[in-house]
Amino acid sequence: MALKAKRYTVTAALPYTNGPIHIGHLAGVYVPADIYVRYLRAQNKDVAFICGSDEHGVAISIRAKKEGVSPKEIIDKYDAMIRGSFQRLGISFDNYSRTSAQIHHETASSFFANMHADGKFIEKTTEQLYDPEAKQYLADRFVTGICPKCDHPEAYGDQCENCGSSLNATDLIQPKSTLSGSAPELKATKHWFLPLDQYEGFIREWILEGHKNDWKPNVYGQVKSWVDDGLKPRAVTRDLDWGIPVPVEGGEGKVLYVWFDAPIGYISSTKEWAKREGKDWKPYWKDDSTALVHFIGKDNIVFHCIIFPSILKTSKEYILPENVPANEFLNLEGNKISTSKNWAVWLHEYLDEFPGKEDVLRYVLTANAPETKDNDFTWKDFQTRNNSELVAIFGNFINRAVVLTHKYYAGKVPALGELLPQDQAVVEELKQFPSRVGHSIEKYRFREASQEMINLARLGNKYLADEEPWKRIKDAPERVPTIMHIALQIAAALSSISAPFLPHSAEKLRSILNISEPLGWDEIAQQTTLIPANHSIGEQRLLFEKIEDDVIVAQLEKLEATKVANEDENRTLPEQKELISFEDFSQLDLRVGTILAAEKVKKTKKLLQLQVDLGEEVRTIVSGIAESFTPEEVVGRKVTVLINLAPRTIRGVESQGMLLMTEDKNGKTVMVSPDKGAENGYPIC
RNA sequence: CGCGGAGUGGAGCAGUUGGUAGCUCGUCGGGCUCAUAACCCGAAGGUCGUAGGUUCGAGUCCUGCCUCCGCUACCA
Repeated sequence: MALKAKRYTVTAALPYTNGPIHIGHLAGVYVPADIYVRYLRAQNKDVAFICGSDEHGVAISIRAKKEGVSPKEIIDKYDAMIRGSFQRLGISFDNYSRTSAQIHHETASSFFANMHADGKFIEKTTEQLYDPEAKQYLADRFVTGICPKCDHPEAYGDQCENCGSSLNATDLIQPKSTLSGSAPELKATKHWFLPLDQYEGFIREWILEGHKNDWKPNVYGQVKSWVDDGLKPRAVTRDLDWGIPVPVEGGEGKVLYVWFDAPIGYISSTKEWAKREGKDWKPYWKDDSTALVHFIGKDNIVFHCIIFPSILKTSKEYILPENVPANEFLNLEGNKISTSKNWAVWLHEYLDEFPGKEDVLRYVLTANAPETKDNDFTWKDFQTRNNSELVAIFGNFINRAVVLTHKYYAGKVPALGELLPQDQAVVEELKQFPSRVGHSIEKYRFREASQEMINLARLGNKYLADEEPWKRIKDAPERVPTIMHIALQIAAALSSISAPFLPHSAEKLRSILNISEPLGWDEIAQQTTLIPANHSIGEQRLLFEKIEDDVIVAQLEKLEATKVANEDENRTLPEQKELISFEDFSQLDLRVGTILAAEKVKKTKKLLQLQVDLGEEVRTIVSGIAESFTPEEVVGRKVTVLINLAPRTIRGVESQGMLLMTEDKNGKTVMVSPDKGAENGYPIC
């Protein structure tokens, strides 16, 4: 096999501790990384499998403020949850650290200090908006104000949604902080920038020229688009109080930007591991004979392929990743997985609800992994893959072999006799599996690899079906020992070949076969006999269980229920607004109207362009109801129209009024319609 | 509208550098009965979104168009 490196440093993206782990994380990063690492270990490679919690960043400090607790409480809660569920699933990290650990603070600090000392940063002082009440600098999104271009009153700091122009927060007229509502002041603040533009040539040469063929197209394509756009200096520090303090003069009150410190967490975690194991961490990061592999999701490509390598490159000592096999995203039942919408299968819940089925989840996520494009996880597919692949093909083959061995030979492996051509063919094919599966794994094609593994069980089933030992025992009993011997060798091979994918089941299988130490893949590729004649196998047990429909239905109902519950929760009725006078009210000119015609506004999802009959005139009104109504069903409906609202052009169409609408709890728009008998154009008062 | 991804037999997906279209599930037929009603064999079913182009030859390269999905915007 073509594993050339002397040792491997394999990292899995650091999970962000503001929520639990869900199947999307697993399918994209942790399961493939674990398969890869377990495979390497099975080849007796020197591997460090490194991960940890990412515990800095503005999202955590905002969340802590909202919940009225300290950031530490947030990160402690999720760190414990995440590391516990990884362990139960069998993700075999050599070390799982956290970026709040002291060793990480030291490592990241010294990285920064060294780069600073070597002049790798540029310093820039800029004027930034500062919220004196909240006592913090405001990111662009946290500022609103009047757009200098179109006078829209609620433009964001980075962009005006009305005229579409992109803005600087400092351009806004009468800016307002969305945190406290107070008027922000301009304050000078100094930051350090990594001049990525200086590394453009390096990235171009290293990835665009050097890894054109061996990196995944999605990774290569994204890097290319970044580089082609031109890399720009990027701030490595922020004005925040949660994070690693900037360790140089002038850094008071500032922390390292989370994307700077997080990847360094891989190094800190490696150090932590080496210290505990009495090893030297340096070769794992600084020796050319080490292969560094980052497993990440597609959202992380730019950090792992451009920014972190540029940081590593500044020191000249560190090695660069050999590959960054980023996966796409996994959807759930057709919808995007969302933590905030609770649209997810949470790992800790799965583990509680499906005890002993850790491998089933691992398998399904591998067999349907989003390797080349976004994929969909459905419970139906979960059931099918379990029942027709794990149970019917893999588990059933093992069961057949074991039951027959107990029946005919009292649980002892019979001796191999003379090999007929068909036996020889199966034996030869069996020997190819280690390299077939290994080759796929080395190419990061885990889906393909998992199918090859199942094909090995298929080979076993076919062999039994072809040779029919249950018939031969009657008409040619001398054949049966050989047949069963070979079938058992296939079972034994499966106990090793399946181990990276299904570690718990592989162990169970070894115990069924009474194999104490895992078989080496080389052995499987070379030897005909893996468990010798007269070896006593263990008791027959089922490797996998069928999953019945009611279990799947329950999961679907649960998903639906949490979704609905969430919607309800998010739909608390707003409080009553301030009292207004009758004069205020009478300024609104509300009229009865009838929709005469409707068509979708091109290239929009939500907008309908309506012609509304208001008695003496017909007006064009653009309304955001296309997701709830088709143009056809809306024609002829009576509606309530606010006609003296200042006209506004939306998507190139001038809208001369507004329809009154409400929403039901599912977010579906409902019309507020006049009763029968109401006449077009008549005022509503 | 901008960016990204995708359109391959009923469903879900492979198709790596262009060379007669594959896999899993499902369906139908058959075999087998050791096995968790599981296993094995066979068949039906695709003009590879569409229109052009390059080529001896394109699912695979180029151009236009259509549709879908995600992010983003629009919701007066």
